[in-house]
Amino acid sequence: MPPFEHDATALPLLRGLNPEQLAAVTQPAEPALILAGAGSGKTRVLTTRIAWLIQTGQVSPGGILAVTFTNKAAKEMLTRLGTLLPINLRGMWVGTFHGLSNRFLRAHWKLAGLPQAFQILDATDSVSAVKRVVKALGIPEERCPPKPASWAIANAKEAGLRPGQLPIHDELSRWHAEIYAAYEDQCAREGVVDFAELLLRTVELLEREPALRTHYQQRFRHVLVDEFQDTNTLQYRWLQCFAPPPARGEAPGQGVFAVGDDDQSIYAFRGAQVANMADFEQLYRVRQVVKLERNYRSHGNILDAANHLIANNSRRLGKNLRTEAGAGEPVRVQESATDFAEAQWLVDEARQLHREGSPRKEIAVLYRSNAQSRVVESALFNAGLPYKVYGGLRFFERAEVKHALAYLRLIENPDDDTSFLRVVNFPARGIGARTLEQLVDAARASGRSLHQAIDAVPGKGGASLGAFRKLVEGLREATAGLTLREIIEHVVEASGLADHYRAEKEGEERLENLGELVNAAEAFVTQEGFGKDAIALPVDELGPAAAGSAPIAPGTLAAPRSADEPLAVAPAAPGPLTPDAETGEIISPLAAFLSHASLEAGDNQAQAGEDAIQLMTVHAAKGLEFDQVFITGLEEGLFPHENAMSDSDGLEEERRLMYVAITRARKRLYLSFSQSRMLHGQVRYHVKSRFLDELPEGALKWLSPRQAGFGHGSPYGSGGAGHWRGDSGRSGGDSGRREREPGASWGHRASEAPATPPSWLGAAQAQAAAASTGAPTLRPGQGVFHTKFGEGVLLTLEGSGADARAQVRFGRHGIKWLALSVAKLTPVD
DNA sequence: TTCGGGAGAGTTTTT
DNA sequence: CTCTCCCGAA
Repeated sequence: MPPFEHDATALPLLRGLNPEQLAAVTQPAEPALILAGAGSGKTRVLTTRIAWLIQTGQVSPGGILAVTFTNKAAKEMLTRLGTLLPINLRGMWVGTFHGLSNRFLRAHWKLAGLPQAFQILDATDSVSAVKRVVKALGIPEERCPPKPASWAIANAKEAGLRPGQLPIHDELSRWHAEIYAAYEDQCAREGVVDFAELLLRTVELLEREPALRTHYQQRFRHVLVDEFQDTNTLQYRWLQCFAPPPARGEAPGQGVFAVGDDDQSIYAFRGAQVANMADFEQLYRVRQVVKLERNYRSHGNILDAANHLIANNSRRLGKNLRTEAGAGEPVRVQESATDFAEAQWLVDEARQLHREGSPRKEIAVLYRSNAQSRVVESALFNAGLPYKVYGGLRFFERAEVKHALAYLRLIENPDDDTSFLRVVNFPARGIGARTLEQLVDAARASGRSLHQAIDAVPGKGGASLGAFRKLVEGLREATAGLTLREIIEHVVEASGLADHYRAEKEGEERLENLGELVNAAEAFVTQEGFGKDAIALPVDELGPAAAGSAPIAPGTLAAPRSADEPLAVAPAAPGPLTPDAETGEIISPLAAFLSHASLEAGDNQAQAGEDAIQLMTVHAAKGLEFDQVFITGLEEGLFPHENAMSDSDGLEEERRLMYVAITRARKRLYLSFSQSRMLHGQVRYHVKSRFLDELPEGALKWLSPRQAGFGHGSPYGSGGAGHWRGDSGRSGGDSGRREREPGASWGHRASEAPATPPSWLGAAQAQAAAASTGAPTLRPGQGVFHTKFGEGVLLTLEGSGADARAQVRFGRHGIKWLALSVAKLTPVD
């Protein structure tokens, strides 16, 4: 390593780092493993490390490879780097495993055996492709459903296996292997790759081409991996291609900087191997593992809870978070009789927090599974509190957007049968199942794509197909030379999509989304620096200029190779594309945008920055932090989830999940559970989660466990919660229960409420009614709940018996008169 | 082609 | 219960 001219640890860049962070950032250029606890400044360490390496002249930006799991993390890293270093970061490889693999394969498509314009299938596309394969092979779909088959293929690829290497133990696994093989052929014919294929191709190519491998290894002097605990087998192999473990008796050639937290490994269920961390330490002969245990996020009681909990896991690398922020508030625990009561309590609590000055976006409601959001949503909606649910359809997954993208993909690659089938008859143009069947048969018989087989279909159907082909060709011609924005606008109109949605009653939102697609494209062009003409994607150039601090002599690359094409990515450009003058790389903005659309599904529910309470699963919350966090549904069977409770691995993962949930909170943490819950249309009774028993009592405060408010509707005996009553006594019992200002909670403005109710709202509340039985005594001024209108306050009572009426002011529906013989009003408090 | 009934499933999920 | 998917009928 080059000696530094000055004290490299005294740079302004490093100011404010604690000793462990500083040690991590300034690790020598050799394999390093950083155990970075939650809230310990992991991203800061990662980015500062890169900036430090560059600033001290140890590497040029082109010599950096930094890989993450999500686009968000990659973007974040680039943004922070931009503020740390005022230099051009082009040439640096920062991205997701998939994004970087795509970049690699775009540069080496020929060597990788891919068509230049290869398209990327997302998970949904992949399932439909598998489905076609299953049909083609004549395998009974009901006995071998496409979805599991598609998963099996993805799993196999992520384990690094090709069809021939799959173990076969029964009929199903034999089918899966057959399907996998035929699926590969089909993908090759259509010029498409799925997500896992991006990585596997990259790995296989690098493993098979020593010269290429050496080139990249020499170029990337420093390789950094984020969230290392989440890597699967294939990703670990991928890493080893770019940064091989040091050979026996040799000094490490590269700096490999792996950052992870085994306690936050929550993706084992999809193939992540926590064991990769321990393996890495051995294989790469890491000299010293740096632990970042200073937490800058949470108060002491919250960290105590987290530490205590996770200590119950056996296989750990060992780490304990600590803070200097002081104990802070106790962790609050709440028991409710029903999920509905839990939601109601949560709403009250959240409203109070907001009144006390907390922004709503700093309040998060976390749950183990998506279904649990329902009750909370309806309670929030009726209370008029704005909220935002994360999860669900993302932008590029919306049907109308996928339709538009399918047309665009056909322009790029007419052989993409997945896209072909998606839009050949959408909008409807009289191409029915019969015609398509003929087309599929013809294509299969001749081993061609659907597009190529069109002429083989006779009669009227053939004519319609011909018209469709003309349409696509017309789109291609008409959009040649246009800007990306113009291309999309033209395609949306000329394909008939726009007219179709204009005619549809509820097509307005879809039209808006298509407009959004144009905006997304525009933003992409601006961000990625794409001009109006075809220009180069910043793919890797194999010339010395790009080799960073590890220049390679010209000619050294080509020599050991047996294939006949040159290594450099400079084939002559066919068609309308213009090769980039410098690199010879050819890619149109459209092609780049299509890759982008496949690799980045977009935000979940990005509404304009309204201040809203955040609802999400614990998984979705990983990496985020909030002032106040509610963890709901802490019940055996739910959290830990019943499917994971049987084996210790599953249970430990659930516990890590709980650990992640706890460590999201900065100032205040609420843990809540309910005696009963509506699940799959049935009331289920649960006991409180074992995780609650694994928390230090001294850090907890139980909030009124048997509040009068619940006794009313509780259909259960006095069992269940009795045994921990003592706890609440010890910690002060109900004394911590906040008083509510009378009447204040109803005074919210309608404008604060979310604009549209969820479509299921009415139905979801029928269940709430079921929760409250008994004969309520009503009096004016009292809080009441109505199954349809939600929470309100009782203003007037009139009449008696069958004529009894009540006037109620509801939070969101205004003042209403209700016949008590019909309306079910439940007192709430 | 579209609509509606019936069946089946119902942790977590990025790319 | 509630959503999705698939098939059959109009």
